[in-house]
Amino acid sequence: MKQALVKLLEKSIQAGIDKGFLPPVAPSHIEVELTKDPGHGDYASNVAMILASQVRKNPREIAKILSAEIEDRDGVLEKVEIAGPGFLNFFIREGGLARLLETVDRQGEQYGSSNLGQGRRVQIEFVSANPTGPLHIGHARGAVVGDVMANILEAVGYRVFREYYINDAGNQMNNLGKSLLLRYRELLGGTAEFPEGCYRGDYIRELASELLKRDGDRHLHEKPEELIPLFTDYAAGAILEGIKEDLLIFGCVFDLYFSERELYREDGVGKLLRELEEKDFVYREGEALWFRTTAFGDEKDRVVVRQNGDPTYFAADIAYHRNKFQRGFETVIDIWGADHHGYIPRMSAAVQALGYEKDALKVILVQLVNLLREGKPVAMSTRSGEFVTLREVVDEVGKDAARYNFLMRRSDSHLDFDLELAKKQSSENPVYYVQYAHARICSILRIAAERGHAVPAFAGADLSLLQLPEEIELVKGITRFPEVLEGAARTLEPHRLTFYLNDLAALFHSYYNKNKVISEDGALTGARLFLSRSVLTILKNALKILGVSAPEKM
RNA sequence: GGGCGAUUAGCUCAGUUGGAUAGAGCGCUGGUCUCCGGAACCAGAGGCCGUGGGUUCAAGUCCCACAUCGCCUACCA
Repeated sequence: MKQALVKLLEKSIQAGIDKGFLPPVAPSHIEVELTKDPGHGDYASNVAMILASQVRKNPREIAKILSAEIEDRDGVLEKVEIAGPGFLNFFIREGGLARLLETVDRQGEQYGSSNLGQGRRVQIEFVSANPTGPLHIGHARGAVVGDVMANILEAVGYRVFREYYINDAGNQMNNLGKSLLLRYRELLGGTAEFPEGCYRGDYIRELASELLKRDGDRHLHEKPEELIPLFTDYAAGAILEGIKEDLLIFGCVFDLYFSERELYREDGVGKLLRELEEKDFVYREGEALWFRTTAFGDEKDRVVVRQNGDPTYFAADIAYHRNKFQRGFETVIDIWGADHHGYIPRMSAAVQALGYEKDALKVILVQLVNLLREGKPVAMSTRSGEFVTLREVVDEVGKDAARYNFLMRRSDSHLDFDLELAKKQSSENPVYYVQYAHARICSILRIAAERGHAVPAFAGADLSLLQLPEEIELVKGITRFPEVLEGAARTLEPHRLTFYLNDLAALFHSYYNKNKVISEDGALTGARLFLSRSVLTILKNALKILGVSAPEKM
């Protein structure tokens, strides 16, 4: 419909030019939008005002010319009005909008999908928590944002690859091994003094007793130098398995867990550094090797090889990102904690230095989650190992409520997550609001079938009977779905989907409370069932993208 | 000190990239069940969009300055 109106406008502009009413002009693009106020018609365009500065005429005058030149051959328009400073308001003929439901009926589960991405390959890296401890609540938000973003991109036609970068190299890993060894010795009667940087969470203690059960005390007699790597591998392996399991339960499935160690094993970092040296992107100063990131907009150059000869985390990360592009991804999306925002210019600089477009790397920042219980903050401290794990949250409030709640804000704004609220089965909990609408429609369809009303086929439904303002609003809401998905994909803002769903559910709840879907009037019942099932299709499709279940009964 | 981000209803936040009378949830006040699901709905009160300038037909949205708050500012990862 929107496209059709844009075409009509394009033609009318051309006609205006041909007849000499307008100088030869070409607006960059013609905007047609659904109106918020029924008094403004169904669709509106601001072209006349956009053209005003070029044409050097009063916008209302231009609008007048355009509306006179509109040739509505298919007869979809009731009328076109000029309003306000120069808006063109389109009123669609009665029943014209409802015909848009045909697409929903025809596409079913595919409705909302598009080919915006044209099959282009996108890699999306998220969570990527160090395997030094279980995932906690902070990781959960990044996991949902990444997973849903990936689903959205898939829906609009991208080929998406989901990846988790395992930070399994570096000092922290040694500290992990050391921590496990200390706990292991402690179990055998030793005393544990934890140096700086060690992990003292209970999960280490559990790993130690499992190891003791498996191997007995034989490690006690081996040399510490040989022991640490062994303990490190054991701990990292076990923790990573736990992470994968937690993510699976949370509904996040990855195509690849990419190991940093693997990167070193195949000399990815070494190759990268040699290449940077050849291209003169690095220089030596004070025994360290520096990357000229300032050449690409960073505020200072960054060290890639330390004085002691070890590459920095940044060096490995550059090598990893190059690896991504070498695998043929056109766009690479990283999801980071917002506290890493200062890292963006340097990574962007590196990507550009490697010869890729600046836009090829996109970063979504995810702000902190304030975990609350009954409005009061839950104390957490990573260092002491006291934190609420992702697993605990999912066990307590459920996957659906957790996932939905994490998408109730823009990802880059702070989010309060209240455990008690997320468990409540009430209107305070938005996930139920949407799921309830879904269950309610299922129930209506069930009862209708019992009473002998089947949902008619499109050809057999008289949708022109859908004339109530609420019905028109519902139809408009339904037709917005593909645009919402595309907008979320374009801006990388998954929260748009939850806001849209709340709106649509509200429209339906309101409609339901005011009107009977099933009545004595067979034709009207058929039309309303058709409309209701269209809403159901959207709810189902959208919830699937969110990774939230769509229950038929609650 | 420098950089980034924020500031919208009592609270928590949206605001579709510059459009018409700024929205939602919670909270508050008062209503709706002879009924297809009350986990729902309806009505009402509540606003100097941090402050001051600028850009234009049009600014919550773009530019500049200031104020307040948060984050970053490692040869850690």
